[in-house]
Amino acid sequence: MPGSDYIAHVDVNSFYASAERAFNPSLEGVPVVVLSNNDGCVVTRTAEAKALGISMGEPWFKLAPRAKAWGLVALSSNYELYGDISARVMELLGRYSAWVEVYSIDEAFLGVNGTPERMRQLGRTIKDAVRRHVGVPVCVGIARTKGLVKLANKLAKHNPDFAGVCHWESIPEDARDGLMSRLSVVELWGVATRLTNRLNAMGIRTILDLKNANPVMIRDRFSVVLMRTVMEVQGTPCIPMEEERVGRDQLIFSRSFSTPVTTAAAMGQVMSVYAQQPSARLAKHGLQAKVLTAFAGTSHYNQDNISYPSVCVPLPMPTADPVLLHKAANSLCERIYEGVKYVRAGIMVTDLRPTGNQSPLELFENPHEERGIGTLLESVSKKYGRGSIGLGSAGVRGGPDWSMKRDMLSPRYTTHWDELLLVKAS
DNA sequence: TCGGACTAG
DNA sequence: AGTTCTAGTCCGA
Repeated sequence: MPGSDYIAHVDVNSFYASAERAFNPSLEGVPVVVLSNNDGCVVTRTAEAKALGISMGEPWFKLAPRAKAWGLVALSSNYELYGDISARVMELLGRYSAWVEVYSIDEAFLGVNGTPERMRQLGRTIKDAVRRHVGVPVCVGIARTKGLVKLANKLAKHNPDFAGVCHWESIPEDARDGLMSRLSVVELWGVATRLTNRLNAMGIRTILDLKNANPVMIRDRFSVVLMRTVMEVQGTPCIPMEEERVGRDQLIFSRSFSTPVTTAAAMGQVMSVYAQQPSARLAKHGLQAKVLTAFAGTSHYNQDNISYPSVCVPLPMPTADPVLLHKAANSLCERIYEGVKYVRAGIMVTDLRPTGNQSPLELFENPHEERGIGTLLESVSKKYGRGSIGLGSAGVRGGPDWSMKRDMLSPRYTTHWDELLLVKAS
């Protein structure tokens, strides 16, 4: 990160809910939650929803009876909208630093420098620009290490004194220690419940306790990952800024069902629909897979008839071909017990490599790809909608009854002409 | 090299 | 009745 001694971390507040609010002002000031796939559990809460005591991961069916009394609005995940809003935020951030690492759908690290005053001003500029041009609220943390910058962002979010921008070194040193002595180690990046329990057992409870721990002892008793965390809160950078990752090591498509699947025949239907997703995603990234793993599972909450069948199939050649993937995934059916209630299934492709440099022999052995079936499937479903065409039993009419539930879906405001927001002037 | 443990978002 | 999904790193077998 040449020329940048500092890192700014920009993070959208309650991202999914804020993206919804950008197009639906009636959600402003109201408690809003966004639900996971299948409307299963809460994945995003606004400050108002948090204030009601709603926790992350809380199942919607437990919340639903109280929603009306609370004035709580629940929405299904609208990933198409969030993806587009995310792209707009990231594009905008690119104007403020030559070094942007997009870390997740709603977060980025930016290489920055300057005097404390100038960096605080830059933070405010970014915050205002994202709000004004994209319509979502962000907070900004600025420090020398990724560990501290994530902490600074958290302070900016929860402490109104910072007004959304926290430059760590602008805080006097004794006040920084005071803040760290009041925060549990769970608040740190990379520390969750398991590590917190183990650290607490050793008497390390606060971030300040951990900062004062010996990194070598931490490495020996825990791992190099936690040692790096300790050094980062001490102010020594250990986690470098990353280049954009070009390829993936693996690609997973997995979903829970709205209704359990109980027969091998139905699972075959699931596999034929599911296989088309990794196929399309591989093609999109110009990748081919050598190995496919198909899996299914019963509910974690149902203790009888537990079953987690899986098959790992070496593919005859590196491929993204839906026909070959479907055929491989279908072998999962042999592991399905009739009558057992499977609630989820998925397909994982691994050993990925870029398309091309195939030997002529492989091309000869791979007739489907040559005929462009994947591309054909994709263009037809693009034109006539998902489910309009499919391979094998995915092509059956009537529609499967196990597909995903999304009862509270908002429009795809920014990516589909027919779902554009209508504004009336009077 | 593989699978399990743990984590993030 | 019902409790997400994707992807990474590290570590021990």
